[in-house]
Amino acid sequence: MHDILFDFISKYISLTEEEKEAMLSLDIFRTVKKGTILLKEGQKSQDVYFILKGCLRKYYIINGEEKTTAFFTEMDALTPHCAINNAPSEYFISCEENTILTVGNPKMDIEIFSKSPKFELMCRILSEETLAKHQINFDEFKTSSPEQRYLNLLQNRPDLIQRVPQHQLASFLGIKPQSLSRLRARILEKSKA
Amino acid sequence: MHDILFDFISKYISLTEEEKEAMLSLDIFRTVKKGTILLKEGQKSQDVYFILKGCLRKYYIINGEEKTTAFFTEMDALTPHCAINNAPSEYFISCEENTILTVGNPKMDIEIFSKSPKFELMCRILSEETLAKHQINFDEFKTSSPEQRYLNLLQNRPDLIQRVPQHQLASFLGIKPQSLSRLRARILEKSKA
DNA sequence: ATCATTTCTTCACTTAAGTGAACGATTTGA
DNA sequence: TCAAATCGTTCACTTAAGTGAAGAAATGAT
Repeated sequence: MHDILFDFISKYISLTEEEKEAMLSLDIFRTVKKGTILLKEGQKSQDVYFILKGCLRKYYIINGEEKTTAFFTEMDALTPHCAINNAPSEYFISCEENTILTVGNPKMDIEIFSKSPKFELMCRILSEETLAKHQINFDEFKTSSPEQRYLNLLQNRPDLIQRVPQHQLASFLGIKPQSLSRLRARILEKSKA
Repeated sequence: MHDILFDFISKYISLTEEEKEAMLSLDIFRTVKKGTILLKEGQKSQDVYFILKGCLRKYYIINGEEKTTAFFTEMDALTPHCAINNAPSEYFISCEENTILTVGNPKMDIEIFSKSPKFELMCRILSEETLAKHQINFDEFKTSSPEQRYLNLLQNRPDLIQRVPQHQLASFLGIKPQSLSRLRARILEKSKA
């Protein structure tokens, strides 16, 4: 389990054995059961996550309706907005599968950064990369119709379509479950013809 | 002009006079004429921008059609994707108003970071903040109808509606210019009733 | 194993966005 | 300054998404 994390880190910086030991001593690994709500609307939290195995979901409740805006799976980092601006969260984060993740917080960051400054380099690069990915994602979403978005998802994250319920997927695609049903039927119809 | 930049930086870190001098000696300020295309599809570039005054636009050309996905105005930073992954750009960046900006590149970053490590801290925080803002933005876009998105824009960036042509705005909202016209008429109709 | 709940699909109807065309109004530039 | 291009709006029509309801299928809990 630890190796998954260290393999990931090794893509950015190289750690000495002492540094690895130091990280492990922080006791950052957690297993979380499916159905657990890690963050609630209105709640404050400093926790940031990195997912080793499993799936988290971010959703809003708007007019009593769940609006799913993101799924986080293996090797995804999740820094809730409230951990940055220290304001109550506007959204929920729930655990959709039994999940193994690491939990971090600013205090740990400062401790780690002061011991090994290269972590700050990694965090900067990581967050620049994540930002870039996000922008591409956003652009793709904006420039596509719901049907194209579904087809893109089929290409880029086929696993999601298997592991996540349709109504959450629909919300994630910016449409209603009924529309997703229809759209899938439409695609099937086209592929037949 | 320099003060605008230093005021902005002072929100994150404090600079000595020597550090300010060092920055100015890098000759990073540029003025760019309206209509200039700063980055073309297929082009590689390492340049990153910070806008002091004016407006840049990011757009794709998909099936011969311009798709505007972002506007950048005062105090916005713009790091093109191609500057991060060193691949040809998938989009264009054009200058929509006569604009004053600073230009940076990785070589300068390394030079500055090694002289004053606190810049790395600023960049990390800045990119985390930008990421967080982006996510909120994306979430807002996903969870809204085109009409709500227009009303949100009216609230959050009213200047954009004035300074940018309608058809670019429509594309930015994910719809066609005709639909934006209609939608605006609809809103006007409602506000009368 | 059964019952209750949740999830997915289908249907008929409504609403809104896409499309292609037309028309002034504005802007641009030769 | 005048012609050409661009831009914004409107119209009629098409296509797709939203809505509310109903029922089948899958899931979970006891």
